Amino acid sequence: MSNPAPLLALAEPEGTYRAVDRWVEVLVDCSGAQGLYTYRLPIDLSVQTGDILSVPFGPQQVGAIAIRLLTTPPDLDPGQIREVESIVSPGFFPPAYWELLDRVAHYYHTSLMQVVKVALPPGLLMRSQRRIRRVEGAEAGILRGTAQQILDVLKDSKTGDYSWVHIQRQVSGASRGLQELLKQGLVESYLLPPIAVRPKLRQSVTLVAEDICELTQRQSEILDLLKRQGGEAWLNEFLQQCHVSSSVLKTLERKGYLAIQPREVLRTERGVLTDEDRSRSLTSDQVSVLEQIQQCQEFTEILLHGVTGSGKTEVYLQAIAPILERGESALVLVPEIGLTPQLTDRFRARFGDRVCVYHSALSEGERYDTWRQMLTGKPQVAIGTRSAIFAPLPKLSLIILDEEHDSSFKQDQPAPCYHARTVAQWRAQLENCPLILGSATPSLESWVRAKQSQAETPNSRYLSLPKRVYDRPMPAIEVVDMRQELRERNGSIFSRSLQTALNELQETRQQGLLFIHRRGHSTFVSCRSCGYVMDCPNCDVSLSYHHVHAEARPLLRCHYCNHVASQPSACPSCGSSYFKNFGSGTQKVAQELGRQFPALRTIRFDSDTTRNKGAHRALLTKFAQREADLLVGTQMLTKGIDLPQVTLVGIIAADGLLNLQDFRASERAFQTLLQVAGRAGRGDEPGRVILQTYSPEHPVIEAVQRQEYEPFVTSELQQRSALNYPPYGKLALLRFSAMNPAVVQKAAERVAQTLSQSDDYELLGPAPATVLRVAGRYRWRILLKFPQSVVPVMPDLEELRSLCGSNVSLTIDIDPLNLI
DNA sequence: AGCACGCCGACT
DNA sequence: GTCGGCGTGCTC
Repeated sequence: MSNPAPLLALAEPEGTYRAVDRWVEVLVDCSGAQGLYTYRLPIDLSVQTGDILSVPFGPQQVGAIAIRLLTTPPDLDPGQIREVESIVSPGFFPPAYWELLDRVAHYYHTSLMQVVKVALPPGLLMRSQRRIRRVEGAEAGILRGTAQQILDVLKDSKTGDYSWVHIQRQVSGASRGLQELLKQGLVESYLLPPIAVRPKLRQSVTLVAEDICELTQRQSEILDLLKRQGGEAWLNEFLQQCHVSSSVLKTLERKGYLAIQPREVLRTERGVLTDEDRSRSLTSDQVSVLEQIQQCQEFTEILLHGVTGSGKTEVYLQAIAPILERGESALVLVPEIGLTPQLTDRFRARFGDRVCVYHSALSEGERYDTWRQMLTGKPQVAIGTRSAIFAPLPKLSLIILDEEHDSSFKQDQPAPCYHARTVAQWRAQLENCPLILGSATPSLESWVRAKQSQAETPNSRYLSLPKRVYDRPMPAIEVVDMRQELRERNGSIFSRSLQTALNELQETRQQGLLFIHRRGHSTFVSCRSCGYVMDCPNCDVSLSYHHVHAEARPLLRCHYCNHVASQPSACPSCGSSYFKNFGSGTQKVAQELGRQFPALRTIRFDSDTTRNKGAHRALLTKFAQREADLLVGTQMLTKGIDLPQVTLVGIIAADGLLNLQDFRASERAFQTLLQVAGRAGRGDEPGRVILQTYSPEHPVIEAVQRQEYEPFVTSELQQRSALNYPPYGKLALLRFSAMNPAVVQKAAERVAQTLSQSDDYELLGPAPATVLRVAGRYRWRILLKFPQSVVPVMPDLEELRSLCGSNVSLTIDIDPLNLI
């Protein structure tokens, strides 16, 4: 029996009886538990490789993945072997998928389990939770501070208990206090078995038998209605529909005409209803690019270099359409899904419910269900961020990485520090399908790969869209020297040229974007008398100034650990009242705008105003409906904004971008500036860009002004090659951190000493991190630079860790993007 | 991750 | 002598 689309039957494994014992080797989710563990399978449990299980491990229950089934008894003491507790989620990954995860684990020097964790939706690999609860009636004596604090925390709980993790977050140094409380019998600790994310179930009615005899008129009416609906319905909806009580349906079920059973409901995100979108006619460039893409049936790496507004999205859409028709799937990766509502809307409008969106802002349940949907085998387009590169799509035939130069494709926080572009290359190879890397400003890595001789990379192509659609011109870029402005007595943050342009915006009823680069610590608060700067008490950075409302007291926030303090009215050091914020963040600019252009309606667009779910889309819609004249924002303005009515782009201070201590600073600045500039003139009216800077002679600024990609890249590549930096040389970053500053330094020095004995690489460091302390931990790093001539062999991480001591954490970042 | 085991220093 | 600190190692 086949199921209609909304009802998805959960494949319930048939409990086949086996006389022999069976065992399974699993990978357990526990750091430090390397290798496979063997468990016995209960007789009524049908486990397949790739299933996610829950197994007892020591005193707790942990998540595990079934790797191998055994029919011969393992070489272990039988009494030692325990039984699998349950199947959390059945799911089979094809061999190519495991090979991909394995490759990621090896290349990025992490355990397979760590990789599995980024691939799977969260909540599947759950462990039992340690919880602490109060013991009724016990009398508290004199307690130390932490013990009392724990009791106070527990008092706030209605049930009188909390998870141990929660208590540790609330009370620092909680373990000592807990010991005391346990000893006095005031609290007890217990293990709560894991509660995994499970499919949402709903009662459904299914037609079983059709031959109708010996039925009342009412009963046959009901069966007829169900039959006309395709034989299936949700129970509660169906009851309302035919105005009967459930007892009537129960009778029919008893007689064997229909079945009432729980069915899985998929909580996948449904898009905003949009009008159906049809294929648009293509320019000759687009046609030629599309033809070349469609010629690639096997693994090919295509760099699609299309200037801003050249219609890359339409090419993607038309490349995907025939794939879906053939009953195959496609995967589209974007830097940040929240930032690109327009792209997902367009995909939904074109392909309807065959599009599924996968990203971290989904709830656990939604992520679980989207992942389940991908596993069902129905062909579809998945759009997602970095981790969606692991989406288990059936018959994957095309992978697209849009804005491939974007650094958010690289994960640098928890291991594995993978780059989605690198993983995409492997995946395309394993699935033997083409990979399209799209960008207006390709990364140097991709550029070099695409431009290498056919002999070196036979499977790579370079395709370009050098012109905008409908013969629209590229925007004119005017560079304004802000030093000259100052000399001519304009002390405003807006040049005279920008001021004129802003005034004209209202007259011409057009819209503009104002881009501000938030320099590392530009919005700090300092004393103009003594120079005292407000610092975060946990991290070695200055606090950032946040102006919430005109009436509200300003807040100071640490961008690293989110510590919040209120702005003192006087300097805490010297008492001077001249204690103010410095620099030009978005708030400062918005305030200035309000002062100088009171009639101009502005919307602030940055991580503060778009933090909430859906805020992004709401602000963009507001702007698109012309409820504001100007959108003021940071990096977010560079991504996925395609608003035809924007004619003016202002760039406040490009300098902050140019002067970062990073060998990729020029590349990034060039990409960001060209991307922002590219937001202008995407409609019928030509666009105009005003770029303000204190260093107009900088090569990046000159390259941006001419909008010439290749000459800039060529000279940049010469420098990279000379210094052995990527894309020629290879980098690996070792990151050390610990609570004690001297301990980290010593560990880093010891490791550096050991590493310096090899000639395979150049050793840079050890050096303290630019921001030495984050959330109370001190950080040092060592950079290894491998020359292009050698095959890089990474040092043994475990060996290096043994040099550090247990309270120092050492992680490795292969091909790091963030060296700070 | 959580817990047991085992080794050192400060106390009844 | 013992209690209690936490560093080390194991969990099929």
